[in-house]
Amino acid sequence: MAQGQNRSEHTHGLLFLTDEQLRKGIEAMFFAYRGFTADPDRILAEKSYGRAHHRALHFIQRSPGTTVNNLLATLGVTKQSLNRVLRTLIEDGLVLNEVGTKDKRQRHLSLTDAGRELEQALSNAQRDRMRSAYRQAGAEAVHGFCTVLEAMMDPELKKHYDQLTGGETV
Amino acid sequence: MAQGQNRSEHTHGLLFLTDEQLRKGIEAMFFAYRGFTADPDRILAEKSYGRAHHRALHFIQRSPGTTVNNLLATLGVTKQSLNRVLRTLIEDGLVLNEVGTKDKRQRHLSLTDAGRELEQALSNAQRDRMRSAYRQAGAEAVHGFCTVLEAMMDPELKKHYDQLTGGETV
DNA sequence: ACAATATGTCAGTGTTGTTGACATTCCAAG
DNA sequence: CTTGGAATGTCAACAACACTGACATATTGT
Repeated sequence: MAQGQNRSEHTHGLLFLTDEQLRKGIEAMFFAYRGFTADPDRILAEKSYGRAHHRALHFIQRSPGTTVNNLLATLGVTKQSLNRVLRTLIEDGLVLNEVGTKDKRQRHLSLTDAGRELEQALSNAQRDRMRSAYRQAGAEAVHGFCTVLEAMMDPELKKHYDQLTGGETV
Repeated sequence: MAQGQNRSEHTHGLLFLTDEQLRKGIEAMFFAYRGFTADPDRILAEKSYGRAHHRALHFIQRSPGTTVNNLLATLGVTKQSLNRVLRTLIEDGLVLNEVGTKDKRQRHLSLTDAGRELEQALSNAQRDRMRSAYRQAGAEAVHGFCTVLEAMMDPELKKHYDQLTGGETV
């Protein structure tokens, strides 16, 4: 609506996408992702954790009581890889690991107070940048941003995303 | 820009920038980035290259004749890290390394025919997914997508992005 | 002549991913 | 009740890719 120039490509609803435009989107993803991770990375470096720890904390916070298998599928890594990270978080008292009541094979993961504190610090840093970007870009742009990102996901990963977010687009 | 009023978001639930919406954007970035890299990764695995090789090929293709220092700044890694990748690409005959004419300290990097071929294969795979996502989302969404991504970049990185893309938004 | 620049290289380290193998515990079906 | 499979944890080895620090070489500019 508020889009000044309607190019002829847009009139038919079918976009004519030049390689140049696509390449630009690719580079935007590359550079933006570095910004996306830069702020939490600084905090993590102080505590000698890495991005993998951040991701685990994030998704445990997002689904408290989740099982290891569920987290594994969400993160898309091997159990050995996740276990290494999870072990340090449990040892450091940031994550709780409780035997399932219904199925005692399962372990339910949740954050301790200390875990919530770190997760909050990381999330706040990341959200600050997102908020600033959203405000610069405007509500409509944000809607488009999420729409394109969702269309880029693998269907398998999109399922996890929809499950977490409830499916509605911002 | 077209953002209307400040709707005092945090007081009511139904607003522009709730933590929930920001968190959703964060997760969208996470899941989308995996999709973004999935297709080239498959090709790279066959040739036993990694993402670092892809990035180098991409930006050399984008700026043929670029210098090592320039590429270093664009990629944002150390010279030791880049050199490891660059050396294998040169040895494998994908990248040319030519002594500068004006300044003989500099090395100008460019792709050989074989390098262009691999870069094309990687780019095509990545562009196919971008194209599909763009088409699903529509022109307006694509515009918003790029706008938000650009607002997320660190200013330092944004300079490189603008230099490569010419500055105009898609 | 000398300092700074651009590049290349060696060695070591850390995070995060992988595969393969194996043990334990527990649920569920025959 | 036994047995197969699922969920989890762990050990070992390995690879990609980032980092730091140190050092070498050629070249440029003052």
